[in-house]
Amino acid sequence: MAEALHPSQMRTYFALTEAASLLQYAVQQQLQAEGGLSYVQFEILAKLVDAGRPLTMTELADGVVYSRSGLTHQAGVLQADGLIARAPSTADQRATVVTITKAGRRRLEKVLPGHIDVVRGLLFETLSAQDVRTLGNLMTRVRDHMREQPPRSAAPRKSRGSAH
Amino acid sequence: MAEALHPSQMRTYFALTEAASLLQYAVQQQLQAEGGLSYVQFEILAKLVDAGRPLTMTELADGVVYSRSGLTHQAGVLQADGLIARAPSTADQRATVVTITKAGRRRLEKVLPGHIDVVRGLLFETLSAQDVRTLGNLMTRVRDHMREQPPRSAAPRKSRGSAH
DNA sequence: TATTGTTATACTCTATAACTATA
DNA sequence: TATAGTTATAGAGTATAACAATA
Repeated sequence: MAEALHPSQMRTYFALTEAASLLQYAVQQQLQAEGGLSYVQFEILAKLVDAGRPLTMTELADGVVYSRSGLTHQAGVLQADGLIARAPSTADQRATVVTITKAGRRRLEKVLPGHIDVVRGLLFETLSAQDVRTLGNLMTRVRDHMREQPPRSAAPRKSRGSAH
Repeated sequence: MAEALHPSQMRTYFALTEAASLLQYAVQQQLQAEGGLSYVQFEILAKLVDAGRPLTMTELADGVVYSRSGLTHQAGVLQADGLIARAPSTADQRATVVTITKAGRRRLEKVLPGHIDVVRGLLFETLSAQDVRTLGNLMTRVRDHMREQPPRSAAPRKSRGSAH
């Protein structure tokens, strides 16, 4: 089990990893500087606008965050800032329905141009239209495969804190 | 300034972003579960082994972390765990020289096979050898371009905390 | 019983600023 | 004066577990 990666795999892995890290960092800096938003907060607002309708906490959590309490926390921050509103659902009394406010839309609009500038300047500047399609095809395939994978969280019962 | 992205660019951006996020999360889980290491800690150990010689804190910080104090903190954790050792440099009295210990090497070796399994299973499973080369070429180009970019931290003098 | 969501809590990571010491 | 590194500190993000309410 677990032979070493092929050199071309290593090269690809490192390039992908570093590029993604640089891009993520730049995007986070831009969102914070121009809108006081963390990336997760930006994702929440974007998801609400994209959906075009209010979403429940569970719907929002999907793909954005790995724990429900994490989302509750972020929703609390966004609500305190007046960017979203939460109300009990009428359909299911257990559920909370999240709506984006006008201020939330404005904040998203304020931040979006800079966001696009960063992505274009870092990611797309050196890619031809054909490159973009090729990369899109490859990464879509990879992403779809990743989504299917079981989270492998059948982790060997190992130490929790600092293993030694 | 800042027109919308082309649909194929959006598709590529989202696929890349989500795939990188899923991969990063899976890798972090694996490193934590099997070795009690954060990704940054893993990078530090890997960098020391890769260099094949002791490195100064400044050398270590490059590319791994965005603030020196952050590295000091992580080095403290690794040292407390016995995975690295720090000693004053003889060449430059200001500098600290970091060495990986035997325990550090063992920890890295313990974690590496699982790391490779995750990367292979998630990233390379669906890619042909040709796909890997193509993706590597594209991402290497993108990464090199990103490295050259000024960090754009000439951020518009905006609010710091929660902008409103 | 299972699900939705919140709370309390604790831990990790990161960054800024002030500081020490060497160059 | 500039650089290497640490310290103190504070803030943000995230997760687990316990809980309340509803299905």
